[in-house]
Amino acid sequence: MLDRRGDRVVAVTVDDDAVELHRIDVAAADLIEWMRGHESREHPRWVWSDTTEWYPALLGRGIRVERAVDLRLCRRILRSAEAAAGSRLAAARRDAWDRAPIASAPDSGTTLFDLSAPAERSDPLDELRLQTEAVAQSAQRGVLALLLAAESVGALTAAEMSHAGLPWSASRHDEILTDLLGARPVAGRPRRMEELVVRLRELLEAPDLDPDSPERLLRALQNAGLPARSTRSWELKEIEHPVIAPLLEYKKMARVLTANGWNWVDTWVHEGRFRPVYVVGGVVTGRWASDGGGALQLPHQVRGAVVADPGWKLVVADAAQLEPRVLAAMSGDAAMARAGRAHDLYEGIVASGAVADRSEAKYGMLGAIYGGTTGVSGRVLPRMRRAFPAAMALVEDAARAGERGERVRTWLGRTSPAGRGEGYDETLTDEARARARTDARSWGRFTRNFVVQGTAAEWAMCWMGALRRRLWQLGEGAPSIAPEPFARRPHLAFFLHDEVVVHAPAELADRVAEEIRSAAADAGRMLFPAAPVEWALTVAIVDSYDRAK
DNA sequence: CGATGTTGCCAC
DNA sequence: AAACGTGGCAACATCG
Repeated sequence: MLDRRGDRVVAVTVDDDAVELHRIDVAAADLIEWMRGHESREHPRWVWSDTTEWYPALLGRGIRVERAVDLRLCRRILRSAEAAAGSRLAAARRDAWDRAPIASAPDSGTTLFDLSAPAERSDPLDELRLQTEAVAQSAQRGVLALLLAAESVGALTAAEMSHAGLPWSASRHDEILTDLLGARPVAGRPRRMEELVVRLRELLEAPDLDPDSPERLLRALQNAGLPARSTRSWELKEIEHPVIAPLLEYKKMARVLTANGWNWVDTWVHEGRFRPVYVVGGVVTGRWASDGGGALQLPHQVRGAVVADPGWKLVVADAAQLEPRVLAAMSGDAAMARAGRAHDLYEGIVASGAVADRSEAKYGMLGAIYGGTTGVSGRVLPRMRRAFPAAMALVEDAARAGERGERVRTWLGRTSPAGRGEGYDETLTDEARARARTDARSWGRFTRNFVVQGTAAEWAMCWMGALRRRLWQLGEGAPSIAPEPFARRPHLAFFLHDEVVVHAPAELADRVAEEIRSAAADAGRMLFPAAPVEWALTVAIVDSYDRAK
């Protein structure tokens, strides 16, 4: 357990019950070499306040650690977990440990200890003890411990991916943009967009139309006699008029230009790498969020700019229909597990006879998970309920619990925030009662989705943790070029909820693909040892990201 | 002029 | 297929 105290670091060796065995004091300046020695000899399980605070600088000095507990992340999970509700930790007052992570730019450099204002926190050893005790006393200690381990290894992986970066060809990106929009303008719009604006102005007889302003665009559409109620693309698509096609084309271009155009490359791509900042556990459900660069929204249009280094490949893997499979495993729904024997679970549902075609299966399934009530998903719901009673009961129970104001849990025990249920209050007006009911339903859709999305995030975290270890072993023997731990080794380069991109030396790509499949099986066994669910993957070995699937 | 709210669209 | 879950982000509009 490492604790920074000014220009010194206290290192305490503790046992599994967080009892102190040994303590030394290291000068911050010597810490790197001290840690390097311990890491190479014994792969200790480091314990530190916050991976975002410690790890980027260590990676910058060439230190990759096998294991590390992230106290801040673990506290957040435990504080809200119902399974640890009776603990001293749950009862403790809010303090600095509950605060947001210390922001760290990726590769913020090699300065480990000159952050001017470290957060005031209690002794991390006290915090570790509180957490250890909370887990030990819980009736759910097995799954909680797995959740904390998965979250902590996720934090390591996130920092490593930011460090390694996603290989990005700025010149290829420029070609994509130039093909689509015209050459990069010095000022104003690219040529092809400007041409479209001229056409839009003619077609709408609005000589000073600015299509970038939704308000003015809407007025121009209405002045031209179109029945537009907003400028949303999916609404405009319903209107028959010669201006619609070029307008939709313009909106597509404008989106690419503003979100992932030349300015984006200038800001986010350096030395051939895009280095996003991942926010581990940044979403209530436990999914990751990202901070800056829109890493989790990379449009398919620009993925062609993600190009492996010469002599390297990208191995891209996607967990096929992960959420339905997770639901099948959680609920023990044998019929749904059987449908998942098909590589495509939706085709499996069609084959089961429950629905007529793949699109009905897909929207019925998504409707069940999201709480859809209208359209196709509403229509096939009764048939889904008959065909997959256990799975449907699980999500509908979660929805009703949310409507009553109760909290719900993922498979590993992450607990949803407290919501307000629909309390009956006869003093309310009819209108207020109706609103309360609408709010309760809406919260029920959230809790319905929480259990599945959150458990899928846990599966993905276990998958990635297992894969991280396997990739490191696969790279053993490769001469490492200090201070770059991943310079010669296959490594994770990108993660997107249920999808990973590994950057790998070409001669190892086939073995990487095998490890990805083995890691998925590992994750399935970790979470659902007995479930007869297949964890289907789509794996592609490619030179650029757009060639996958 | 910056802060805040709204709109619309990208990802899963 | 309609507008049902989780997010981030850029641009425009408005406010103080």
